[in-house]
Amino acid sequence: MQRTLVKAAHNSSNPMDQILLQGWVRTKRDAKKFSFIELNDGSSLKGLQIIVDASLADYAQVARAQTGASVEVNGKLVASQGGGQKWEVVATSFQVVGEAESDYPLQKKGHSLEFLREIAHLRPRSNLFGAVFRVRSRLAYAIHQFFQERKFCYVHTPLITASDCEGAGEMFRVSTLDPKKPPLNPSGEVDYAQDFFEKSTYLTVSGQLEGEIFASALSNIYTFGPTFRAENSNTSRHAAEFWMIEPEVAFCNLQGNMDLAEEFVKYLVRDVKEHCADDLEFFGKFVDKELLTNLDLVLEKPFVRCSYTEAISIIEQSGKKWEKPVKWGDNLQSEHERYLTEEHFKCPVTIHDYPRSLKPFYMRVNEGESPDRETVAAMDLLVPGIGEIIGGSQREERLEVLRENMANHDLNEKDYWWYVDLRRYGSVPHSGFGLGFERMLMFVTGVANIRDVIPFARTPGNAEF
RNA sequence: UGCUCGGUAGCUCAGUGGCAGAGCAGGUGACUGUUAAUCACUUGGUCGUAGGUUCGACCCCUACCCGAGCAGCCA
Repeated sequence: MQRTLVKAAHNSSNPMDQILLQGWVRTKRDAKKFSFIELNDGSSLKGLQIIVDASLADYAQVARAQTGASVEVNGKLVASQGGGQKWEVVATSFQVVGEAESDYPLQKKGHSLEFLREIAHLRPRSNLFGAVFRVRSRLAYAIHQFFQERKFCYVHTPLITASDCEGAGEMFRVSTLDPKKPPLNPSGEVDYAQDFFEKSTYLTVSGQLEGEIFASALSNIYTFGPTFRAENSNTSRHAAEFWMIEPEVAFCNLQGNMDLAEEFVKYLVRDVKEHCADDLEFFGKFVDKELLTNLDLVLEKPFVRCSYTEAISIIEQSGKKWEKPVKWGDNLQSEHERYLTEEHFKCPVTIHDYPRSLKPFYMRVNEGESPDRETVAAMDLLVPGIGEIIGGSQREERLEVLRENMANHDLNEKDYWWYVDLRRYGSVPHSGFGLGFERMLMFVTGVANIRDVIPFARTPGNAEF
């Protein structure tokens, strides 16, 4: 007898004489002559109601089938006599596979997200987290589908890297040296020449530089993998380990880059809406009442595009009182980004052409601007509720300008010799961006904390599971 | 890392300078085609930790630990 998933049972168009279900008990309601058991196997938000009649030989098993227990049920799929569901299962046999002890922490009532984080080994069995991780899986699939449909090549960039990718914050060191007595060089510092890779190595903060190499050969590529930042960030939208999607496109300028980003985000929203409708409806009910309306809005309207310079004057003319006032040349603060996307435009906004001094060495310097207001072809996509979800740019393809940038940023050309080489051999204009996978997932689910869209979140002081 | 708020039963929370509380979960029983079922009874506590003030501290003070929100950094 083959197992039927709860989702398939719900979708059945006919009653079934025989059905085998396996899963976990969500709740049990005992009557005198029978018991109702709600069984969930993670295949869908909705559980399936099982009726176990007291006359059944296995009825004694029901007493052991407490919330959280795993069970195996054979029975008939029949039209439900009660309201609330189309189908239910009348058991012909009922076995408890694994009992749940009475201190099973997941109850029928609501739990705080903070508490559920502490029981990350059990929270996937809750409605909310089951839904989150089903959507996470679909979103990952949709990402590959989007790029594969467009003939982008999936590139696996290294997780261990020697390049201290500029501007991306603190890195986790990768070393096999004995931390108690590491070898020292003559000047008394740790001698990483004796380390595993014979140089300092770190977990990657971005696959972009390697992505550019492959775009300079295969034209359209994307990466999709884990990324690590050792920043001591304690916010609802930062994690030490997260997944990032980084497309890189040869013969593409900033306009094309912004077009791709917008098409991409809309594609993902549309795909999840289509394939995770039940889960999204749940988020709309219990997480964010506006979610479905907001997602529709994303699909309907073109994203606003606004230059950094325009953004600054909008903020200046807003008449609002800012904690930190901005002038041209300053970084936009969270409060400003929130104002732009949530209040002023009320939709996703792409801010482009930022001051050169604010951005990393690899971004392309715009031509024909006054020397005190130089900009680079950078873009950030901001969405309501989360802020920056995409950061990208056209890359500097001109050898001399790149060298000048590196000098301005105190970078040693020798450390990036292969990156510079790309500008010496068949250099092309090219562009790319990074999309934070978890931030996108927060956006489509309405879940407000990044720790709640990662199965086992790594944040400062937290790596329990 | 800075600022702010919080930590009381398995969970969600109330509480007052003077006997430690409720709902849910667990247990027992009743009842009912139930839907977070219902009703009665019932088990369950180092009040984050360590000091201090006080006749007396869950409550007031100090330090520390942990969590959350916001900010910075970014995706």
